[in-house]
Formats: sequence, C-alpha cells, structure tokens
Amino acid sequence: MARKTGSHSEITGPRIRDAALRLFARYGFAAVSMRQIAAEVGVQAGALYLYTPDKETLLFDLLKSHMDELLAAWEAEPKDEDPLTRLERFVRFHIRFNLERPDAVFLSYMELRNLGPDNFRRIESLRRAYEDELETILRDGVRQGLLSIPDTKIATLAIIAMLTGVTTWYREGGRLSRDRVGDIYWDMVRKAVSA
Amino acid sequence: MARKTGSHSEITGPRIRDAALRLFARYGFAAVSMRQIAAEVGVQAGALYLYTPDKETLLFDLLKSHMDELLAAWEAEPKDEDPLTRLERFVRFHIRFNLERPDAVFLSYMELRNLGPDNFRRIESLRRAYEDELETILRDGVRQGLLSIPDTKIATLAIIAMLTGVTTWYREGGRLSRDRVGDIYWDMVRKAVSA
DNA sequence: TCTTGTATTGAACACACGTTCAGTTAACTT
DNA sequence: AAGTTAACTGAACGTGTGTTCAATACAAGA
Repeated sequence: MARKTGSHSEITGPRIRDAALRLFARYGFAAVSMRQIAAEVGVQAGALYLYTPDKETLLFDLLKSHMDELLAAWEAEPKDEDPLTRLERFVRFHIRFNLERPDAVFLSYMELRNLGPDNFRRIESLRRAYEDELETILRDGVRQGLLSIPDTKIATLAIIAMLTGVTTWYREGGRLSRDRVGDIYWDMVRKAVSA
Repeated sequence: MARKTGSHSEITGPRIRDAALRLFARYGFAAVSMRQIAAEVGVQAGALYLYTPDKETLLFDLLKSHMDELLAAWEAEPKDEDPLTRLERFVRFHIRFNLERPDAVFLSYMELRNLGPDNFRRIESLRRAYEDELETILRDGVRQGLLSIPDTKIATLAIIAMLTGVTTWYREGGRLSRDRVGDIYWDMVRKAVSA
C-alpha cells in the first residue's frame, strides 16, 4: 500500500507543520516523536523525511517562520509619528499577534534550547531585531521628554515579558475580550513609562 | 565493584537533586536521561531508584520544593502595614529570590506539562497561593485609594510575568547589580499601578 | 574479627527513538 | 494505453530509554 487517493505534497507539508507545532507546544520538542507527528497527519514516519531533513530542522523552520511573520506583521503596521501613539500601537499589536498564535509563541520562548548553535543564533537575532523596534520607540519617547525610563533596555524586556505573559492565562470566550485585555495592558504600560 | 569509599545516602541524595535540577533546566525534562543524571553524580543509573520512585517524581519533588521554599521565604518577610510598602517588598523579594535560583524558576515555568494531572494540580495550587499574596496587596491598595488598577487579577499576572522575566537576561557580574535591577523594576511597577 | 545492613553495581528487560531505503501505488504525461 | 514520476509504505538499522534486581563491596556494630 502507498499513496492514498487525493494526497498531495501541498497538503501534507502544511499538515505536518501544523501537527508538529501543536504537539511540540503541548508536550515539548523532545517529548514528541516523529511517529506521533506522522500519526496525527495520517502518514507513516518515513514520509516526514520528504518534507524535512531531520527533526531539529522541522523545529527550526517553525520558529523561523514565526519570527518572520512577527517582524513582517509589525512592519505592515502604520508608522505613527508620536512615540506614545507608536508605543500604544506596539502594545496592542503584540497582544493581538500573540493571542492569535499561542502555540508558536510558547514554542519560541521554550524550545530555543533544542536548536544547535547556528540555528539558535539565527532565531535570537530575529528576536533582538523585534526588541529593538520597541526600544527605539522608548528611546524616542525619552528624548522628546514624553517618557521617563531609568533603563530603556530593561524596560523593553520587561514590557515584552509582561505582554507575552498574556498567552499563559488568556482563554477564548473567557471573562475578557481581546480588546479589553489590550486596554488593560496599555493602561499599565503607559503609566509605567510615563514622565 | 560496588559502594565506593566514603559515599553516603546523605550525600548522594542531594547531589542527584542538584544534577537533575541543572540538567532539566538546561536541556528540558524529556531530553535528559536518568543515565545522564547518574553520570553527573558519578553513579550508575540504577542507584537513582534508591532516591526516587521514578523520573516524574524526581521532577515533581524539585518543583514542589521550589514552591514550598518560595512561599516559606515570603512568609518570613516582615509584614508591613502600608500596601505600597508591601508592594515594594514583594517586587524586591521576588526578584531577589528568583535571581538566586534561576534553574528552579525556569523549571517551574517550563516543565509543568511533564507532570501527571494530580501532580500538576498540586503545583498549580501553590502557584496560585503565591499569586494571591500579590493580588491581596493590590486589592488593599485599591481599597485604600493608593493604587489605581483596572483589573487586579490581570495586574497580578502581568507584574509576576514581568518580574520573573529578569531571570532570562540577568547575568552575574553584568552591567547592573541586583539591587539596581530591583530599583528599576520597582520604579516601573509603582508607576504602573499608581493612582 | 565477624556479622549485619546499606549503598551501589552491572547486566538485563521490553520498548521506543530518529532515520534510511527498496519497493509499491496513484496520478500525470504523452 | 503505456511510461514516468511523485508520494508514500513498511520494515529494518543501531542506539538509547526508564526501570528492575540479583550480586557485591564497603562501613558500622558487637
């Protein structure tokens, strides 16, 4: 038996990535076997190797895609003049983007250690590029006297950690809408860095 | 060959826990084998089972001990009257305590998913107890008109996420002392929740 | 010095792992 | 209708997994 009716590369490839993302996020990279991923897709383990050279590359591609999408989506946001408006946009953007991809966010913050040194560095530099976007906003705000921040680098990391934490507790259909969550976090961030 | 000179249960036990904590934090629970832990201690894998019934219980004991220590250490802190002073104490306490145990902190936030349902619930309820300590402070502050917080539950989680994030970037002997880090975060937290 | 009990070894168990590949089938091309 | 190719199977490879346990070597007590 081989090649079931109606199966194609364009379908199986994404399905493998989807299954891997969900399983890695739920159980951890090392705890998930290639056979589990294959079973989820409805295929034998060997077939996965038509789509990825090995397991680590599968993880890397997921992380890389996530970071690329994150940076591209932020680039696509309108560019405001006022640092305070830009900061508000960043806060709401980060929450919205992360709540739409909780699995990818979790992976990105938890499974970097399963990457080899080279792959690790590539993801890290994308992450730093994203952090720099926020820090630039904060620095501009300080320079214009709109914000008061003892250390913009730490403030950057603190704000991102705080915002990213949303994914750990937010549940769809819960007490609060996404917009309301955005309002609440923006209130805290704005006050935390205000002059 | 068996039982090397000068080895005792009181020594091997803690050494196993130390090695397991370090390895689990660095490589992840599932990625670390009992043989690796044993090798770190200088013992054969079978010997570990004199100290733990199985691998998951070893992880659980590490997480449980960490949470117990965390709650006990917070209990031992002076109890202030003023909510603002209590909040400042909490912020500085959390940073100080976590920076002293980066491995245990990392484990506690990353490897809960490797616990069975019962063990998971036990750790979760300890975590919730700790979060309640902070939320009580925030609520008292709001009630006395000292703080302005749209949602104390979210503020609790946001503050803890922000503070815990310190362990991901702080390096001993780096640009900032621990006290300075405490100052910076307290500045941000105070402003974020101030009336 | 001899006995007793504890800490540890080392081999074995059954199973699961990531990965490879010759073989097989369905779909596409001509 | 025949030939070609892409998609996938199923079995196998060597290695590693958590865990058990009889055998053993040391330390302490009498």
